[in-house]
Amino acid sequence: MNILPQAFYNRPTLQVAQDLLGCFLVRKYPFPYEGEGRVRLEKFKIVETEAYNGPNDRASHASRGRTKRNEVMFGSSGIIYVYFTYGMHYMLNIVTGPKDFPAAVLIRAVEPMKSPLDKGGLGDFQSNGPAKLTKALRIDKSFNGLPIYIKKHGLWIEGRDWKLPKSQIVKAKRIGVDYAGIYKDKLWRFYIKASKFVSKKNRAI
DNA sequence: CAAGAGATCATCT
DNA sequence: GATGATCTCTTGA
Repeated sequence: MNILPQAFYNRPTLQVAQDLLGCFLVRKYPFPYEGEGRVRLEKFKIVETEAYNGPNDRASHASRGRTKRNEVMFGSSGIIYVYFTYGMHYMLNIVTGPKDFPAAVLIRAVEPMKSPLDKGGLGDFQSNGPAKLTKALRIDKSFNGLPIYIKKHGLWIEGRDWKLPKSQIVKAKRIGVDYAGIYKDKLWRFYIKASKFVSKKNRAI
């Protein structure tokens, strides 16, 4: 298991967002239904990401300065940023770049590695959208501020040992950021061309 | 298929 | 007091 180290995230956001495609988001959590003390280990391939890149990016929470909500974006890289929105949804981000440069990668869609036939597993849930995947993986605000580069908190990312050809990476406009001026047209959303698990609004380029 | 509305509330102004 | 890094359902062409 090659867990991605903190240094992986301490690079330009646009680079990290693309390099995360094809890597594996892993979730480990107690699953008492299988017996006392049992845990489940679920693995998902990351197939879609978005970059939120610095203080000038008007689509980013960080564009209006530091607040209580977005302060982890200003911290060191490899830290989980989870926020709550639309009164019901959690969004999973990983902070990137150096300290005091507010940037993060939003994980928008993952592909379950588990058999859909495995009833009771996370594979039974839809994970092709940023809110759907946090629901499927049981990720909420309690993860906000925790490091993703250690296994301790039951959520980490493992690298891939194969190369993802550049031709397989699609660059597209980010979703739901029409208010962001010229930044709404930045091609800062990335997804794996061949994946059937990309979020639904994947066609706009 | 596309467009619009409703859900629902923490966070920000 | 307004809004949103979303999703699902309904309506209508």
